Amino acid sequence: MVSLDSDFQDAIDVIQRDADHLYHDAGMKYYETLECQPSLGHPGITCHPYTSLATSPVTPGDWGEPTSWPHIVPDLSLPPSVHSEPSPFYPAMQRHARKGRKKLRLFEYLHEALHDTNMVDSIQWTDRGSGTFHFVSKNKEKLAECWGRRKGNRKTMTYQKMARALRNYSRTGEIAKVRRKLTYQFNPVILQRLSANLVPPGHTAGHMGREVLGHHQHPMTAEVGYYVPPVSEWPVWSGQYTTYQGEYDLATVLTSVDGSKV
DNA sequence: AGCGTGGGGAAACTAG
DNA sequence: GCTAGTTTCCCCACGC
Repeated sequence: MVSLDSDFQDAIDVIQRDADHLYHDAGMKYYETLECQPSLGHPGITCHPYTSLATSPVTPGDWGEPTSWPHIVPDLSLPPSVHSEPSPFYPAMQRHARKGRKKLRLFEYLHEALHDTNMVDSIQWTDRGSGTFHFVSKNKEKLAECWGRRKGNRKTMTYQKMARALRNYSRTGEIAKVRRKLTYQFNPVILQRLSANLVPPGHTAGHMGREVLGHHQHPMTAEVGYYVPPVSEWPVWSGQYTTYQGEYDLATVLTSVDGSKV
């Protein structure tokens, strides 16, 4: 992350105040959902909360093959968190989860996985700044299986099924499909929210702020505490992809939010 | 043609 | 019982 500290402090204060107001009753259920069940795990599959976040921004245009991106591998200098401790990650989400939306959302899990070095062979940032990420073809099923186990699904989750769920996000605008193999993109506001909630111990939160939680409050999303703009209103995103016009299916995105064709 | 991937309809399932 | 959010199944399209 870039140095956003002072700007972010206000934002996180607002976020946390809001979260405290909405979800004052204590509970750890959400955090429990973030934990993977190692007993269920295949030996080769790890899925535990990541422990620290490296600051390795990837410049737009640095899109390479979905093979190896060592420069964006999160720092794993700290050991996995002890499960008896409250999660240092998604603190606001924990509070958020205490009331109402308790279930772990797929996009939240994906964001978490993007910061988990153990999952770097399955899912990686393509352009972290714009929230673009891709699945690694070779190991995408591993991530899907991990997701399925975390959700406690009866059957094994596959990439196909997980991708189906991701396509549903195109309708809600939370994640858009990028016209590039196995590549998707977070809605910038969702990304900000997730990033703001991913606060490593001792760090301050990111740019998510009043302008997001306050000014843009939208009736449709008021209940969840944040505003999810339609994909057509993704300013950072659209700007950063000007050099990728051939890559991105803008028409698809623009028609995905409310179902109306552009 | 085969395969991998993407897209979507529709019904089922689960938790809140 | 209702709803949101998937999950599951299925079929089809497309590009390599």
